[in-house]
Amino acid sequence: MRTTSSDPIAVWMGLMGLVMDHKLLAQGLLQEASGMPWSRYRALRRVEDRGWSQRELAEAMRVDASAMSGIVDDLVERGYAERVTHPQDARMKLVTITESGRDLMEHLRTLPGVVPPPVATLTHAERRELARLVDKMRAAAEA
Amino acid sequence: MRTTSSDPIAVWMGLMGLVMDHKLLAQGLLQEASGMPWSRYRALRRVEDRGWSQRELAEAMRVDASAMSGIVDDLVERGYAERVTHPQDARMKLVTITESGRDLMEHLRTLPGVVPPPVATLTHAERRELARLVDKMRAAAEA
DNA sequence: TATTGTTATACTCTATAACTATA
DNA sequence: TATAGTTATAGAGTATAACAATA
Repeated sequence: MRTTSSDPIAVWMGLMGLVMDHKLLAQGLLQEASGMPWSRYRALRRVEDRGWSQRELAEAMRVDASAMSGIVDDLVERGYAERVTHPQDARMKLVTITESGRDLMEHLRTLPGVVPPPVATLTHAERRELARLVDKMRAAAEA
Repeated sequence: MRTTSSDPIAVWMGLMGLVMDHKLLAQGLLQEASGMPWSRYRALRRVEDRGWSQRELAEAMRVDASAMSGIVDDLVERGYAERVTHPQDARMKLVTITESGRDLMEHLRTLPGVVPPPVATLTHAERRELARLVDKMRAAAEA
């Protein structure tokens, strides 16, 4: 039974390990279920709700615009997303999800291990406390 | 002011963002300070205390043995680590840190931003609570 | 035979720089 | 001029497979 001490470095390592391990697991499951690399899932998840410009997507994913082009190219080739010129500003491309893309996301949600993440095993009160701590750390990190 | 809701997915995304952002920041600072990629730092940090076999290192870093060879190659070339045949089992190579490697790690510790991580901004009680939550999530993730 | 490590190769992810098209 | 996106290229990180050396 692992016990993380309250030493800042130890706590941070525990946190990184938790996040990285889950990401590795999710990546593996995604690859198995869809043959798709992780970056595609990250992008597709965002365009589920509404159309995003590639610029918006790139900023949200903290990825360069050139990398974003490749990711969207691939999603379009796979038939999970569409890329259309923005009606108001022809410089922009709007990325939207297709029916096939929705089906895929729906399917992925049924896979155990990816969603819910480890956080879901906490109680509601614990999640609220964790959210508060994350907010505090983010605020400090951004300052 | 960002406020993470207690929805499991939202909390998890906040946690991932925090970890990934800090990793990006640390990577940049490391590159600037030493010209070294992140994987070298990860390995060097582990061999600070004692010699590790490459197999041990690979498992701890969750990296393939072939990738580990390249990482150690580079650390040896830079003069931060040494690779010697294990005295008891000639199949193994023991990776140890050099004086130059110790100096580098000592220097990196003085850089603001890398260490201490965001966790250090929490109070002692908050860190203990965070450590408890991380342990609980890890236990669930491993089950 | 099993284990440790190496080499060759390939794929993912990312950024930089130079480019095109549009505002 | 400034912004959105594309293309070419390069470096980091990783895994797979075939291999050599040692147990």
